[in-house]
Amino acid sequence: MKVRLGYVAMSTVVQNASPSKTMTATSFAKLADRDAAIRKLERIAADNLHNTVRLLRHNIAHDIRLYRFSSKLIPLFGHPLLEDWDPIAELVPNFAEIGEIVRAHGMRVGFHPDHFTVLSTPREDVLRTSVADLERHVRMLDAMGLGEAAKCNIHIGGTYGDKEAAGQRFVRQFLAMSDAVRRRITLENDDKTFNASETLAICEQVGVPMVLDIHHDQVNPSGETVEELWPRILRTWTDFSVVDGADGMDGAGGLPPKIHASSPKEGNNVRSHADYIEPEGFVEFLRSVAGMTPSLDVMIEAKMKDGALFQLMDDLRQRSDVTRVDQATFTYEAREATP
DNA sequence: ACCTGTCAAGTCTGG
DNA sequence: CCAGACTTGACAGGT
Repeated sequence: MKVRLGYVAMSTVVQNASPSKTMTATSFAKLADRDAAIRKLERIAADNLHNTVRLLRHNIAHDIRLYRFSSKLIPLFGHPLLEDWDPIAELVPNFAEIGEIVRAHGMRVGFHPDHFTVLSTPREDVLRTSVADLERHVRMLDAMGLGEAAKCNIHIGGTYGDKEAAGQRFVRQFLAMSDAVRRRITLENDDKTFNASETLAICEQVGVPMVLDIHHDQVNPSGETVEELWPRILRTWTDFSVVDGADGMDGAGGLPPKIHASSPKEGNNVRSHADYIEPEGFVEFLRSVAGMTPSLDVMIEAKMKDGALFQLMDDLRQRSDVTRVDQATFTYEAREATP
């Protein structure tokens, strides 16, 4: 099984390269010259996009071909104070530069809109802002010139005391969105509400791929093991995704499956992310799916970001079942330990 | 240069 | 019904 590792948004290795610089709504509102304030926002956005380019170059230099963009690339985009402001046209060259690098190197990229984007909500206003948020993310991917292999990953959302009703509401509200948005979505199992089998059932119902978060599955188990669920999860990728220009992976039959890996932080709060990845639990997962999975993409969700990715590769180097391909890719073959 | 408190968002819980 | 917790990176304002 070929395994590629990636990380989220910012680097702990490259300094002063934040792709998420912002301005608070409060301080924006205090500025007397609104035009100047908007120019400042656009300047910050251009800096964030430039830092994204720097991070992509860093990724290429270290063979990292999996990356999640910051959802805060454009500060206050979509905020009620800035309803008349649409900065994307202005920034198309900046977005296009990012897309060119992604395509030239066969990188797999995407977004993960914040938890405030929730399609299971019973509130009309929350649904409206959630759909608008997804549309903004899709417009940014379009501005990059990336095809539908570049996805926006979200959760099902809250349960509001009735998970069954919330799930049905999610399905109805999801299907009411445009095709263009729906084809850009993946769904992830949650650490509190919709577990892996519940999320999978909804993925199958609405026809989108499922991102399995193995830490969330441990914190919020579904009663079915990963081995039991994995064949169906794989099928969501072969049936509901297409390989296009934004993807450099081999083989037909859709995108390779993507998972999220993190380790719980020491202490009371089992849900928060540790600085690094514990290799034992991670390899245990690889072993359980290796026989069914030719290639797998893994987003490392750890406080130390790419630093945790490099540490994990170092930890794996000694193992007899791991063969290092490059700095962020290896092959895993389940084999019996020699006696 | 560094430290502390504040900011954003939606949901959920406790009172 | 309302205040606070949750989460996270970064701002904002102080020294």
